[in-house]
Order: sequence, then C-alpha cells, then structure tokens
Amino acid sequence: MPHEIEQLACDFMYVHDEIVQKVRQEMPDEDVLFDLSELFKVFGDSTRIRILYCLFASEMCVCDIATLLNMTQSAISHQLSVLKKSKLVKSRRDGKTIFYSLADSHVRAILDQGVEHVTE
Amino acid sequence: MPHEIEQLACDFMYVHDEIVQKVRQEMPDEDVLFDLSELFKVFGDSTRIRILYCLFASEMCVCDIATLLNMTQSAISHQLSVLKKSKLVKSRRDGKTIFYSLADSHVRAILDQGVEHVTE
DNA sequence: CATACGTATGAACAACCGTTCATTCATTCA
DNA sequence: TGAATGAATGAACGGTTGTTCATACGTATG
Repeated sequence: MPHEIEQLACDFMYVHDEIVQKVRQEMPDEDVLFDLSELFKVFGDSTRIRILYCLFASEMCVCDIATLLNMTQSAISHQLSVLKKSKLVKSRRDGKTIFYSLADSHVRAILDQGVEHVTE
Repeated sequence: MPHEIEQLACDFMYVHDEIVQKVRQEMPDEDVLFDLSELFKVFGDSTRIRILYCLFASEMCVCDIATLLNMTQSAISHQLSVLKKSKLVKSRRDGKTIFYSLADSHVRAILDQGVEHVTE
C-alpha cells in the first residue's frame, strides 16, 4: 500500500482527517486489542462455554463436568487449563479432587451479553 | 464414560441432583450455544476487532479501512464478508464504492465489556 | 464499447485448534 | 509401600482459519 496514511486510499476520499483521528483515538492500544481477541478466542468454543455454564451453578471437579457434558476427562482437563491460563477459572485441591470455579464475575456478563445478541 | 448421568462420575460425589438440575436449567439450548460460540469466534481475531473499531467512528469503504489498518484490500474484504455473514456489519453501494457500517448496537456493548475485563 | 477503479472471490498454504490416546503425576488409603 | 483414583500432560491427528496472490465482477466514465 504505497499511499500516505493520512490521505487514505480512495480517489473519492470519503474518510476525512477528523474521522481518522477519531478512529486513532478510540481504538485501544495494540496490546489491549491482542488481549481482547485472545479473550474472545477462549469464548469461541462451545465446550468451553458449556464448562463455564456448569461453573455458574457450582464449583465442580473435572470428572463431574466430563459426566455432565458427556465428554472425556482428558478433553475437559485440557480445556480447563485453557480457561485457567486465561484467568477465567481458578482451582483448589481437596485431597485427590481438584475443584474448579469461576475466577471473575465479568465472565457471566460477557456471555449474557452474547446470548442477548444471539437470541433476538 | 460408562456412568449413569444422574449420579456423576466421582466416587466422592460432590455434584448433587439439585446442582445437576440447575446446570440443565441455566444452560442455553444447544443451537443457542452453537451460535454463541460462533459469535465469539468472530470477535476472536484482532483484525476483525480493529475493523469494528473503525466502523464505530464512521461508515467506511474497504480501501479506507485497508489504509487505516495498513493491510491489503483483499484481507479486509475477506474479513468484512465474515462480519457480514455474522450480521455484525451491513453495506450499501454508492457507485463503485461500497460503504460498510455496523449492523447492530450490541457489538459495541460486547466489545466494551471485553475491554473492561482485559484492562483491569 | 473499452478502460479504470473499487470490490469480491477462489485456490493455496502455513499456522493454529480441539480431541483422542497413552502415559505420568499427585494424593489417599489399605 | 503399593494399589487405586482423580487429574494433568505430551504427541499426534484431522479440521479450521487468516492471509496472499491472481483473477473476475460491477459500475462509472470517456
């Protein structure tokens, strides 16, 4: 793209300097944008969403979730580690069992907002 | 998983019938869950998020966005078609130029909620 | 009608993702 | 200490995704 960034590409230049500035101003920083897309990637899998819905009801161990969702222990464990890396879920050990629970109250708000969009 | 779904998997059975019922009740239907994860997949790419932030400021044509984001016309066009298929963006033609704009006010709310989570 | 320009589209490719399988780890209890 | 159990992990796989490149489409204009 050999154009000057300020004058934009189209011959019929629609976007003005004023709007370019507005975009620049309102667009979050690059690293925030990266974290944001990483966050939504985590929500972009129905297994992980279903796990989160389980944890809305109560803390649970891996094999409880696996049974509820009718999936293997390994698959759930892998996904829980994704959720944990993303700080959406936390865990505590009680003997042999490890209980998982939500780490953040935003999670529900974000999912609910999504549901609202999808079901209208 | 050879277990009865109602009694769950662990020997030390933590999740009770009451909680199982609560999960079943609060978990959205399978098709809603599918749509939900599809929606978040769309948000799970920083290029698409940046496109949406452009459109928060103003409707724009493809090459305006490409210039603003310093990407090729083709890459932006492909991503706009994803956003359009997801009904997050709409378009209108004016001569040779096609202008894209937001199709839904929920979009901003969902992204803002995500930003709030990420930047705390 | 031919040219130019903005955009869309299909193929191709590399990178990434989610599950499965086999194995290992951590803890309890006999 | 050794067996049993709940959970984590690494390798491997098939499928998906985002970009690039080349090309085709649609509209305006000469």
